[in-house]
Amino acid sequence: MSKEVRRIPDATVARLPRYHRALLELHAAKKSTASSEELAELAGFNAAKVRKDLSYLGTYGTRGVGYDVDNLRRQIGRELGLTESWPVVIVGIGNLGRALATYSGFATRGFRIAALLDADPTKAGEVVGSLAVRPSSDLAHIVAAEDVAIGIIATPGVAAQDVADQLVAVGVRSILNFSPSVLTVPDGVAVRGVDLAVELQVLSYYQHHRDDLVAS
Amino acid sequence: MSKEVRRIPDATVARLPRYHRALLELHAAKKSTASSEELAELAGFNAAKVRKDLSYLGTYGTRGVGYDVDNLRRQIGRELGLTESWPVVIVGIGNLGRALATYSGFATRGFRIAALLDADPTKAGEVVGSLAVRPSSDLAHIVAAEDVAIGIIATPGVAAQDVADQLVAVGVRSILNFSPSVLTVPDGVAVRGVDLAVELQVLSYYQHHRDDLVAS
DNA sequence: CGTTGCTTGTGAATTCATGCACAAGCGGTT
DNA sequence: AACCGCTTGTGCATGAATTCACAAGCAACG
Repeated sequence: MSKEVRRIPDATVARLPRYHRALLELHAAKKSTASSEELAELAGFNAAKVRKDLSYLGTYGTRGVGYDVDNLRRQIGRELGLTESWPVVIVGIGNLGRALATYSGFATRGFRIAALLDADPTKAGEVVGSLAVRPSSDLAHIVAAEDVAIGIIATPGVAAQDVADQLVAVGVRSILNFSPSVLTVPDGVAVRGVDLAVELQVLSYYQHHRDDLVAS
Repeated sequence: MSKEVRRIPDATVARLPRYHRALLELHAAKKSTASSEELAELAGFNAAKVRKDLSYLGTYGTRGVGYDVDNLRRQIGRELGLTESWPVVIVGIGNLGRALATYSGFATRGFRIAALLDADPTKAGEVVGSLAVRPSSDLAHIVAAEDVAIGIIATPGVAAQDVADQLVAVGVRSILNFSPSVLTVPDGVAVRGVDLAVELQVLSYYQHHRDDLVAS
């Protein structure tokens, strides 16, 4: 039955995108090979970790030489499922939604904005970036027509669970949640959350305890 | 010498803000006590983890009853250093910087935007939210005058390291980096990065491998 | 005042992640 | 064809985080 599933640790999965990006930089710099040391420097980890992480993907390095930049990038891209542009919808076109809609990093790194949606009907028709905002009622139609698999929630916290329910209902199975709310979703739906204030509060902790830590 | 430093694990520190927020919700809902079970539900973890995490702070629960909502929130706030509003500067007032500048979550959760800065002099004077954008050359003055400890970088990747160097030079020791670049900073400076595309790519991985995982 | 029901706090076991250290192996050079 | 310098891939040890499971302890009630 189970045919040799290569299981990649979560911690490694979370680092693969950074390697992918580092390899894009190396490609742009016309470097054809890179050592684990160089990759570590660019991605912000250490060389041992880089090698262990990459070893989960297979054997793509050459001893004495390093990794082939283009090939490794392709392999990581394949593993991440970035072989074609995933269509994503952004729900909630406030200040943050607008910023996400015009963020060029999505386009260059494997994603295509399929639609912008907002519950407020007065926003419908407004053009953000190169897309017009559409009413939430269009969600089902858009997801079906464009085979959207990923939804981004950029609404205020109170609306987030509603939006998540709608996304799940129309078949979206991966959600990136920028609201501070914790979402409840059925099994089989993946959620990642980015809470801007949480990140600042963690920094605040280390700032606040800097002196304790030094005197360990 | 070392006077009994309570060392809180990094993983726990990263969760404290979520407990803090959950307790804000409970407070708003006029609940005076909460069990680890309820907190787990609201924060999105499990009860055992909640209890272990909170135990690092001290003994603030009551067996048979739960935790006092207001007191626990105060304790976590104190631990996170949120007793007063930290002033932060935002550098890079593009779409993302604008969104951050107007994000109400910062104000309500312990932070105060002290200034908005942009390297582009034509942006100076433009009003975003309730603040006027100022030129980067004002950075040193602002940081000194307002005792700014935290900087947010919302520039494109190519400018990020420059900005980080400037922030460090004027004494900022905690940086939240929204650019996709990896920053190099001296010891003693804390950096956290949020790369929007990275989060999407991680989702892409799990979406792509959903079927493998089920057949484990 | 003893008993009952509930919930915390925490040792101990387990799982997961990191880092070290070195044999294995490739390419270039003599 | 043997050697040399360099870098990978990985077994092993260490460390961190999670989860389990239960004694300890509080409050309410009869």
